[in-house]
Amino acid sequence: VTNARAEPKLLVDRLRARSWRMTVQRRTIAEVLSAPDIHLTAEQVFDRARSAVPEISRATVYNTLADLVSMGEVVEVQLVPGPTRYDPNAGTPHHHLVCERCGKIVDVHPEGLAALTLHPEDQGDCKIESIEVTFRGRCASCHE
Amino acid sequence: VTNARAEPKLLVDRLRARSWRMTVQRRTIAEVLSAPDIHLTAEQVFDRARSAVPEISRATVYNTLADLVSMGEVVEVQLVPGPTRYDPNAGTPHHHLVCERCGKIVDVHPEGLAALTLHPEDQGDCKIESIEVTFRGRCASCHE
DNA sequence: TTGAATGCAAAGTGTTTGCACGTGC
DNA sequence: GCACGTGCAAACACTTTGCATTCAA
Repeated sequence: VTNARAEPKLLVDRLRARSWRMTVQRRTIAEVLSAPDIHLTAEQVFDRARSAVPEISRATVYNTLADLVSMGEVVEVQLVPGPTRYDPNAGTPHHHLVCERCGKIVDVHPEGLAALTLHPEDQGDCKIESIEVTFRGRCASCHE
Repeated sequence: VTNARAEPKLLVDRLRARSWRMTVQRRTIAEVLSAPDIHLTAEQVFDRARSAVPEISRATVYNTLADLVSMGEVVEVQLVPGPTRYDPNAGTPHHHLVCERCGKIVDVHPEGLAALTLHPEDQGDCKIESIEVTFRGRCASCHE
């Protein structure tokens, strides 16, 4: 059987579907961001894109990442000290597990989210739109 | 009746108890950080400290904040774009509620944390040490 | 007295911007 | 063709660092 609902396509295809003006640079960046479960810094995106398109500039990387973020195709995450990381897995809601020693970040899908609530006095008149959970610990390779 | 257990004292007192070398600058910064439910940037700490001690320098503020963080008396948070914020409420475990429009951050104590777990396949061989929850929404003053 | 904290200024990261040139649609 | 994306370099925002001076213990 085939899926009744359309699967989220590749990032590049989603961008074309939005009739987002496509250039070699933008396509390359989108391809870099199509690897699974990555959380790259702008500099890492730049390096990877540059190995395919040597004349690409940092400015274009930053501009493009900002565009993707404001389109909601990519999410900025600040889970580790250092530069902002870009999470392209925006179509699939997920949370993160971070190794406190090596800084590795992996996507996770926790259980029990529905039971997470705020006390009314904490919530005040605030309307909650999203909840973000970060698990921190030591990954397998970082146990002493 | 008095508390059987010693209450967490003021930050300044906790620092003295550690026999941390006290100076006018450090005491002033600790006092700035003693206000409840604050999440100041380094610059804001600098400004407030400077109104009491005009000759204090940014370097001292950054040095002192880094010291407090490595002592575990203050926690760095990155919940909003912009500079790092410093949360002095390190003695009392808590989570955060962030207004997506105005950026206001308040401390909260959610229910249902115990039920939050990772699927074994997500967790792998990682030992979880802490969980951090961020609620995002619009505060009362930011409803359109 | 003495090792540690401070202030200053310079340097280091990470990110944004202005503008002339190039290019997808 | 023209609006918009790009590259470059300069500017900007935030933070760290080296060193001479000052100070808490």
